[in-house]
Amino acid sequence: MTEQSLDAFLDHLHTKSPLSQASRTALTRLAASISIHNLEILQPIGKTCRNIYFVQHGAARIYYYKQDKDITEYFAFDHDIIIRAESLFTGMPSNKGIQALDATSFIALAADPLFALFDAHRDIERLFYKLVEQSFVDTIHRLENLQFCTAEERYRGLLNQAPQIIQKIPLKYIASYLGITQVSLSRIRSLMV
Amino acid sequence: MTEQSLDAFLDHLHTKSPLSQASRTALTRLAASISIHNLEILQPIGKTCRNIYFVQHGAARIYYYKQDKDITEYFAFDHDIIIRAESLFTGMPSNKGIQALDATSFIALAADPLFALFDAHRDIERLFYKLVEQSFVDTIHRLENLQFCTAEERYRGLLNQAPQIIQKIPLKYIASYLGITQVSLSRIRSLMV
DNA sequence: CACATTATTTATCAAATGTAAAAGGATAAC
DNA sequence: GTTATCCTTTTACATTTGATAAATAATGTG
Repeated sequence: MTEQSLDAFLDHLHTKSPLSQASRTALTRLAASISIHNLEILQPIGKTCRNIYFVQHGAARIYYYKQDKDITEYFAFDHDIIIRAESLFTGMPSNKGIQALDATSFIALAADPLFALFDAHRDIERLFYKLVEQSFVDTIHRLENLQFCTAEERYRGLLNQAPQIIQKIPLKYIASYLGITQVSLSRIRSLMV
Repeated sequence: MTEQSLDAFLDHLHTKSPLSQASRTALTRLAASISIHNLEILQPIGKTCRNIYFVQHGAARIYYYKQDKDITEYFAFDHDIIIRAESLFTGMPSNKGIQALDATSFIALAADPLFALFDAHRDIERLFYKLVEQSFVDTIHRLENLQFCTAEERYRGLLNQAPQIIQKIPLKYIASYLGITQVSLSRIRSLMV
């Protein structure tokens, strides 16, 4: 990873919650960069989540299988965080995996060394929980969305919120993210203006 | 509030994340007890969420209106936390309210004084984020549930997870929590063994 | 207890979505 | 360029769910 791209990443984090120079240095020591190809698996299903990832450039998804059906739970684009929180916070193996949906570079922070910094670097702890808060709020909004919006409303909402999604992401992944089949999504698209 | 019930509450919190005696004392000074009747509103729709509540004894729900339809987003029973996180963490007014579904006593912690304790009482900050983590994980599980389980599966899941719910909570609230109409829930129940 | 109110169930029909299979399109591999 | 593979759309039909209204049951109030 170039110094420069890591600096840009830390600048981005700094906008979420302020980081001291010492904390930046500590995070620099921890951060690793990983680049993988389109469709390659960053984390396989079944492993306990012990990393916090950020998409540096590209696209990725969290996915799992329900009765042989491939379901996308989350999309991440440039700068987005990727954590399988239900595994990271419980220590249980995750039934979810992480897959690139494009040639993608990630920044990885190993969870245990990161958590070990919390005692000495309170700003890092606060940054981390600021990111968790944001993910939590996003998840609540998705829940409301699934609870009482129609499939078409959900699709329109997604287009609105992440217009780039339609350019790069195969529809089959989008359909399961919206909680519908691809046939149904295709139908909705054909009926939309 | 009796000393005893507050102590029991703090003991409960302590099992989530350890609290020093000094932190228990600080929380004791903050904690208020509120008792309201069945169906009474604890927090109205439209106010920004500046409190963290716990159900001491009883039942409550978070609800909102979507196109005049009353939707239950969350149920809380004894010991459960109630926060409208999307308001608490963003400072935006909440479009959700909190209502008792039984004669219910709550413990209330005002958010700002609570957050002000974080600097001096790191264990309180960590406890709070432990509770947030748990709520986040619960929300992720509900999301998975809504994303690709049938209405009947969701109903069975809820019965399994919170059997007491069926005793005290009117079906109309349960239906919207599951993302279906009461008619549909009634139909599902009649077809179940 | 009788009444009014609210909650739940049932019935009917319409709309939305799922399933399966086939037909086109696009893309990648050779 | 041709073939093979994967992705998307379309079609037909079955199932689920929603909307509305009416009937029944349960609850609260005087």
